[in-house]
Amino acid sequence: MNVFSAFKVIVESEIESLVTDGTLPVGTDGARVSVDPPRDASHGDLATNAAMVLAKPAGLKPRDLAESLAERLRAQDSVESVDVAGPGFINLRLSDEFWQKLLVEILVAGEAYGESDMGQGRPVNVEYVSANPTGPLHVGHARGAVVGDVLASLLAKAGFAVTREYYINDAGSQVDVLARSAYLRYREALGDDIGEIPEGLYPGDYLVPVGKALAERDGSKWQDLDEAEWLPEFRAFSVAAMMDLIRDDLGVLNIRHDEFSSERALVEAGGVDAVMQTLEAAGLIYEGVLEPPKGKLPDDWEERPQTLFRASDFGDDTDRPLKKSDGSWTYFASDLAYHQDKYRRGFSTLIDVWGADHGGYVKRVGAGVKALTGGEAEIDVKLCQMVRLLEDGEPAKMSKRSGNFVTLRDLADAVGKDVIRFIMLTRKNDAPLDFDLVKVREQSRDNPVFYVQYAHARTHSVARMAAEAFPDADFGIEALQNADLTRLTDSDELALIRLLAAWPRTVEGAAEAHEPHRLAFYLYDLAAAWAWICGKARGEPGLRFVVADDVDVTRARMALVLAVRAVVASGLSVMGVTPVDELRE
RNA sequence: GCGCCCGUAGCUCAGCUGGAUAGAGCAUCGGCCUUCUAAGCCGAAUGUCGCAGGUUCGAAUCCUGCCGGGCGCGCCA
Repeated sequence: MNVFSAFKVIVESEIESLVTDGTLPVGTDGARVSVDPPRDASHGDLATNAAMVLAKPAGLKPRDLAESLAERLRAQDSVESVDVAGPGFINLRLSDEFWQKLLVEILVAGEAYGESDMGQGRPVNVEYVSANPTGPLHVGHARGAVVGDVLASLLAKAGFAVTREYYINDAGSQVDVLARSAYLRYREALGDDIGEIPEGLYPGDYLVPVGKALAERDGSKWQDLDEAEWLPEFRAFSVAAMMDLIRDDLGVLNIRHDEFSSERALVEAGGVDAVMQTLEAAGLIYEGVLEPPKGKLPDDWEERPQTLFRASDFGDDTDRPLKKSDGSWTYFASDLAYHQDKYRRGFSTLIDVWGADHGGYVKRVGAGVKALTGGEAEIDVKLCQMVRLLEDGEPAKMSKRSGNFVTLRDLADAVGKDVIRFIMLTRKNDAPLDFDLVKVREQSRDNPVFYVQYAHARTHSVARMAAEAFPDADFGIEALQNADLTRLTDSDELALIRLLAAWPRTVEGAAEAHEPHRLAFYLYDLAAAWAWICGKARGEPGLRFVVADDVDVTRARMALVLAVRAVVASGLSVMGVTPVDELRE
């Protein structure tokens, strides 16, 4: 249960009552009413702006209306007190008993705590990575991969029916380059001296096994043929090989897509023709001449009529070409077809995760989606900014085994999957991210991966101590649900429960905003609150979780400890990070 | 020239879709190891939220215009 949305329902029903008894006019619109945690915990547990939002249209003074509403809210069971403050905030304080009982709910839910039916099973398509199938993934791809994957898990947790999708750009000229590069490696495997890899082809040694495999399978059958004869076969074979490579790379991060959509297959199935018909019928295509691009004018710019899509009717800056001069479709044309295809497969919420260098493309695709779906579908493009690899503050000098970039695999070998997954979420996607290979291995408070893992490990450590102190007691989840939770009376214990109770709200808010990084920040805050409680008992031994002569208070506190563990585990599981039970050198 | 993103403490960044006295970490200064991990905890200090207008009961948040930084602009993908 999300405490805040639960109380919003209560506030709304009390507003209804005020309409019924004539305090508020009929037709009062509660859309802007919200129930939030107050900024300052001393104000209470929940705050609502209802009176401030509703007073003006009703011709009332905010504080008067707040008093009327407060009076009604005081009658609620779990409400301890209600205050009206400032310009008309209504602050609610809930009873200790309410929070103590909430712990049971967390223990029962376990790792599933925070799941929500907000999405009501609505389908969402999250497309991420979609790197060109021309080589291994690099560090930049890793960020998009994690952001997309965790966003997908987050949406699933919030009750959406999520499809994780990878768009394979296997129709452009870059895959012809790939095929030619592979052909060279094929000849090399047959014993030809290929010398230096020519400019314009892919030099990476990851194509060596591809050439070798083709030589083993087909022998010299392609060796003396013209390019036109071998190109299609080499293209198909090497794209498949690259996709295997990419899937392996993603597997290192434990990322798996549900759908791999091939651009080539889409084009061959007539997807682009279909989308052109749709646009043609809607009168959104015309032959015209575009202004030359501003800034640096390309060397080979020539003004000529083109087939254009009226993107500017849908919020784009200019209309966009659909055909190249050789008559083939532009990338944009097949991308339109692809997004229409997603819509036709039943998705009206589309999320694309791209690198920031594609930023100039967002409006264009947005315009296309609007035009093709009559505004029925929404697309949200998450742009991921650069990842800067550092070593102790200096630009990293990692080995670069495959071409001139650091691969995802190099990074995973250096720091591991869990560190990559966590660190990639320690910034919002549209801010650049510094990834410090030294810092992420430090065991200190300014390394969030460690700090959160340490919190989880420490709950296990406490449980071991409790078991040692009371060998006959049962501190299992089920037994703890029946613990006497009224023994949890310390203000910091109750504050910790309140923070745990904010987890479902965090999940829903992050899912709504498509912002997976919020999970990492919440977990860090939770780890800090937990560390505080652990440290506090050092000064006040009576507050220890394990109290040697009092099994009942120990049991109550173990319920709190296991609830902390459940929420940390819940969060890490959405992030795809494996929680550790122990953390020692 | 145009578009997108960013600008918050000395540094790196959060800020819950417009709420109350703007928060963390690092760095600085000070305190805490006879028992649940000192790999840690606590306290102190630190701000014209880039600037100027506007909308609002209320703006770091929304709008407009500037300033500064990043990314991008083409029949590439």
